[in-house]
Amino acid sequence: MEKMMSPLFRGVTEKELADMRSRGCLRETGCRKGGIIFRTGEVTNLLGIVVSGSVNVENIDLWGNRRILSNIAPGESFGETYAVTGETLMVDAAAAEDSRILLVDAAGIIRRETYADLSWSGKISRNLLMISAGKNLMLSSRILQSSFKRSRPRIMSYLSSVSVRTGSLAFDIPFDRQALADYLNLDRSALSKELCRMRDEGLIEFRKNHFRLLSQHENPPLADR
Amino acid sequence: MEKMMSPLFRGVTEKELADMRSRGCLRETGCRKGGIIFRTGEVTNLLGIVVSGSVNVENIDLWGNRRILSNIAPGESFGETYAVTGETLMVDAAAAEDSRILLVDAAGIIRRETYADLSWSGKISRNLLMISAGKNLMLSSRILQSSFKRSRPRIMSYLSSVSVRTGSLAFDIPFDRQALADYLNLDRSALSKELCRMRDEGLIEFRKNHFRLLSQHENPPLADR
DNA sequence: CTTTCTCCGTGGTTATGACAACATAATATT
DNA sequence: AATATTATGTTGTCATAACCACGGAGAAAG
Repeated sequence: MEKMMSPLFRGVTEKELADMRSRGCLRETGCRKGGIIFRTGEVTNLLGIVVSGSVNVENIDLWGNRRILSNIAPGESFGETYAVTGETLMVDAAAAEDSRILLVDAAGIIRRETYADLSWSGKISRNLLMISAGKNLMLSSRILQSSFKRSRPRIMSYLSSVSVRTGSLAFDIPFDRQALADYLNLDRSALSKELCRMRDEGLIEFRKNHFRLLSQHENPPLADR
Repeated sequence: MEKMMSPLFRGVTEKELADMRSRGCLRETGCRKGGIIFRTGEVTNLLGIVVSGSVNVENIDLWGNRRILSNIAPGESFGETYAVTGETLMVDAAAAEDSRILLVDAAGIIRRETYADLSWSGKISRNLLMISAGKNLMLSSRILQSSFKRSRPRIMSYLSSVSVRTGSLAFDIPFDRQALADYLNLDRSALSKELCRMRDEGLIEFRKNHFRLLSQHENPPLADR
């Protein structure tokens, strides 16, 4: 199998991975852009790990309004909460682009006694806890971000967080305008307006989904220092 | 010790509890209303369980604006995410009223090998995973709730969720107006206005922090059926 | 009983973002 | 190349919630 570097398998050996696979705990699948991997209202035993592409966790209400809760990048996982608790999903997991997904029988690993004494069972459970806790942090900071009442702070705090994550002032975001609006709880045209206003004020540059944050400290000429 | 019915101790025997206590993994403390149990910027090994009273998990920004992420009721826990990951807190945990708190050395239990072979270690870890997953669900639905763009749906969906949780159309909420506004990301006076509008339209009744949801199907007189 | 303080409602003003409708650009399809 | 389709920007109108300031009710403190 390819080098599957997900936190879920931290500390798990190749041999153990092969054992998991042979017991049917792992299954890889492909998904075209827009395809639904998990659907609202279902119950799932499976957790998904994005191998390539990316996945949006989103909620569509009765009127067709979409809210994007998170975008799952390669190496990250989704659905673990529902697999572990057995709750019915209140979100869809939809491929944001053509993707490959590794499905893991998390419920089986956690719940059934079948695997309890196997060497990898404890490791996976422990890793699941770390992943769950990490997602908790993500959701918490997401709540804080989206609690800004005006649009600009929401946009800025989102762009800043991507900048920090990538370690660069120039980066691509995984959303088009509509998706970004659905992620930030803004109207698309309002988002577009505000982005252009920020561009005109010299805060940012962008083209399509590529953004650059511009420093506000106008650097004095070197001779001045 | 009193009957400590927290999900963290599900399946843990009295004897095991006593063992945990004797090893210094448990400590109970009191906290006056407004007291800070965990503070933004700190790192903690501890998780808190509310024995009595209640705790707000909240963030105060540089300008003194407060956002309440959640209210922790008796039997529920807080801080487990930070104890498990070792991340620095981005929130305060503040007593919403005079409270008693049980502090548990979660980081020690998860990380140190010291307890690895003790009978209760695995149970606690497993319970922690369930608690973390449950909190994930809570945060997710919180995000969906606060994504409503207008104030009334936010208010209604909050009141409905409390109604569902308590199983009654009449209930007390754990917030005063300012706190409810900080929870729903609304201005206090705007919240007050909207609540009164909803009252005038016959949707709800309230006095202080007691609320009653009114059915909108005007029941026809019995004779008509 | 009086004073103080906190909590809550109210009114008025204003900024802002939702919404609808359209224009233009970019991309995909044939 | 021509056409359809999707993505993004633009404009204008309108409803709404933020904000500020105040007054009253009720609780707590003296």
